[in-house]
Amino acid sequence: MKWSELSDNWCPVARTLSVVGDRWTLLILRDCYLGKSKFEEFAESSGMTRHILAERLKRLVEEGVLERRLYSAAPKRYDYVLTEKGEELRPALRIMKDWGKKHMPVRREAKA
Amino acid sequence: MKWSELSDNWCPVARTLSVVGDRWTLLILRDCYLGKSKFEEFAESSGMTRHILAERLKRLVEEGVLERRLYSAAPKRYDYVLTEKGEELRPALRIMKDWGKKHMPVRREAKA
DNA sequence: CCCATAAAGTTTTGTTTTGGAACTTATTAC
DNA sequence: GTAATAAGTTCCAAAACAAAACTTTATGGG
Repeated sequence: MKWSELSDNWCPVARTLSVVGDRWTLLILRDCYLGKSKFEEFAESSGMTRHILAERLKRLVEEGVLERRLYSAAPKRYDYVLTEKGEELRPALRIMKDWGKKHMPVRREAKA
Repeated sequence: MKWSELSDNWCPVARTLSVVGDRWTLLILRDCYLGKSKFEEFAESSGMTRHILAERLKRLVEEGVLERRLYSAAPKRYDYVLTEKGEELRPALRIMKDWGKKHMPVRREAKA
């Protein structure tokens, strides 16, 4: 079975993961919770490639987790803000933050 | 940057995701929380291929989230049970379950 | 003994996704 | 008119994934 077929799974956890359960996606949400909203901010903060970032943002917008917002008319610039639906995943990230602090110590320094 | 380099990120969320933030992994934990422990149970329940399942289980054991346990001496059979570290992610899955129920309605029937 | 079944993987082959880097477009500031 | 900025897009090679068959070890039935 392909991962992309999870969206109609009987299990609500699986359906949730069909939106946020792949590489990088939850890191975009982390940045949103930290107040970031711009493409360049996500790219730099997360370390993911622009290629993947663009694809993930598109999907998060399609799924109603983020909203694409025109923040500058000329030149035309868009950024991404959390919807209420997106906000409601924040507690899950909070748990992952605490879990990481407790169980995943940093072994050596990294840049990003 | 590669996803596999997240494990030493400054951000605890990123470090957590370096263990559970890829395709399928959290679905294995869901099955564990539902009481499943055997390779065949995970394979059937989640719909992932045996190939990927084997790789994910190995990593979860390496990271101390699951424990590989001999449950039959002859023939030698192993299953996988949650450690305390693994148990402590359960609240995150609970939030994802509620979120899926609320925000991700099933559009058509699926088997798995 | 011989064959089928069971469980936990491993291997193989082909397709899809990801990573890295360069390129595009529109507009402002110098 | 030239460089800088921001938000992408495009290209190619490398890595991950999907599907299916195969392996190993042992049990139970005829």
